[in-house]
This record gives sequence, C-alpha cells and structure tokens, in this order.
Amino acid sequence: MSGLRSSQVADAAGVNLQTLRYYERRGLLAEPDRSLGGHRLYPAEAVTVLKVIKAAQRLGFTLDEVADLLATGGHRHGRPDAGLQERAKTKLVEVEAKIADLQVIASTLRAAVAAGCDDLVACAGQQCCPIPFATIALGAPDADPR
Amino acid sequence: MSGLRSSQVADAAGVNLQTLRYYERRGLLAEPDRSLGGHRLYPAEAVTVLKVIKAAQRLGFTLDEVADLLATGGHRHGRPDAGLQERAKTKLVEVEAKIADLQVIASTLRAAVAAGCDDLVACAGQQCCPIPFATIALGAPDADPR
DNA sequence: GGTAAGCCTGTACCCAGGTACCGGATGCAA
DNA sequence: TTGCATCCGGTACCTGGGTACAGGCTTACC
Repeated sequence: MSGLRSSQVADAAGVNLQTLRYYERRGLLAEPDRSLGGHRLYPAEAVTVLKVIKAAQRLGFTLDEVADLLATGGHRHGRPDAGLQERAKTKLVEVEAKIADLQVIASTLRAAVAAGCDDLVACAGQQCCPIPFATIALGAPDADPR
Repeated sequence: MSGLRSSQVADAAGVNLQTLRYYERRGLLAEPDRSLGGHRLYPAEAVTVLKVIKAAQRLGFTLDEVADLLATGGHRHGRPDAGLQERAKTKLVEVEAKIADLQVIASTLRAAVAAGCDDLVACAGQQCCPIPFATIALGAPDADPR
C-alpha cells in the first residue's frame, strides 16, 4: 500500500507539482508519509483535498481562509459554531457586493459604448459624454477593486 | 506659471506620491516639466489624467491597457478605429462574464448555507450535501478566477 | 543665510499565488 | 546493474500594483 506519488496526485487534481509542496508549506495539505528514500506518498484523500481547495478558491476564499476552514472543519462536526456556515455567509455577502459593483461598472461601460465616447481625458475634462469619470473616481474611495 | 508640485497633484487626485512616479515609469503619466532644481511641475490636467486612470482601473482595465488607451486616445479623434469603443465593448463582455461567474458562486454559497454543510472535505467525499465541489473544481478549468 | 519641509533618484520590499531552476538522491524496470 | 524518469530541498523568480526607505539636493519662509 505505497500510496500515490506527488506527480500522480498533482495530475489527478490538475495542479502543478510544485503547488503541492507550496500548499504543504502553507499548511493546506498535511505532510504525507514518505518512502524510505524520502519521497512523498500521498493517501487518495489528498486529491479530494486539493479539489476542495481549488473549489473554495473559486468561491472566493483566500488560501489562508481555506487553510483555516480545513483545519477547523473536521473535528467540530455538529457544533453550530462559527465554522463553514458563518464563513460562507460572510463570503456570500462579499460576493454579492462584488456583483453589485461589477454591475455598476458594466452599465458604465455600456453608457460609454452607447455614447460613442472615444477619448478618456477629453470626456473627463469637458461634459461631452455621460460617463462620470471623476464621479466614479471620487465616488468609490475604497470599494475593493480587486 | 510654476505648475503644481507632486504632492499637490497626488493629494488632489487622492493617490500616493510614489504612485505618480510609478505611473510615469509605466508610461501612464507624461513626464512633466521640471524646475531648475529638478522638481516636477505638473500641469493641472495631470489631476484629471490620474482620476481617469483610477476610473478606468475601476472599470476593469489593467494599467497596461490604460496606458494604451491614453496613448491612442488623443490623436485619433473621429476615426472610428479600434479605440476606446472597441476596447470598452471587449471589456464589457469580460465584466459580464465575471458577473455570471460570481452569480454561480453566490448561488453555490447560498446552497451551502441552506444545506447546513459544515465540513468541506466530508461534503466533497460523500454525497452528503448538494454542493458539487468536485464538479466546480473540474467544471471551471480556466474561468479566470481573478 | 539658516533651517525645515519637501522633493529627488535608486533600490528594495510588500501582497497573493504560485512557477522555475539547480544539483543531487531515489525508484523502478529491463 | 544500469539507466532514465522522477522526486528531493532550497532558493529565486514571476505578475500586478503599488509602497517604503536611504541619502542627498531644493525650495520656501523667516
């Protein structure tokens, strides 16, 4: 029962080999057993964990947050404490805010296209087109433009 | 007619002083005149340009794209060539795609909350909750998770 | 003309999330 | 046992968008 080698795990999860070691350093992936010569031998669950990490990243969690989620995830099953539930709710609010933000941006872009505006600085300087460049710049001081 | 000093421009535009020089290096901000001693003296338009840059960033353009827009913007006024118009359309498509993406993510998060799911790996392993973690991971191979 | 604030250049560093390269050791099959 | 693919640890580098610091010059005001 030798376990999976790094490249097998990496391939199965669709990530780079180096990423495995990176995640290990970051505390997202448990240190696996080693062969006598020191090669990593992963259990099959490692692939699942990697897929979960990638999924959680897609849900907008940072690697630190994912590490946290994975660490507190297993051994608190049933306690309705501030676990995945809470965090998912928080993240949902963030994602919804980002959607709203992007919708403003999309309608601004649509306005720019509709107005036939073609020179950014001229438009911002005079009142020649309906795009409130200065307003946008001022109106969103810290709106997390990630 | 001495012009504005760097810190005045930076303050007026709400950016860091260093950012001015950074933008100058990146080609977003024209090199201003200098005083005899070598201090930068900006024209008033510089503030507008900075605001435009910040606005364009908020619209989803990278600094390279903004530099491009500013460079090609001024001296082609009237020609319906691939200028701001084209780029705004392209960017609009990107932004709309990102919104759609985030909406999938939001509904997934809502499903996680609704289902009371609390352990990522367990959920991904068994079929205990309705969140298709593996599917998400597989189903979005290159969906620009910026 | 003195002094403090402001600006200069150049370089280094920050964040996240990886990726690449190196020289050497291992694993495995023929 | 030989030979090649793979893996090891360590370190350096990448993108994007800045920010900080050091050491020295300029400007402005009294």
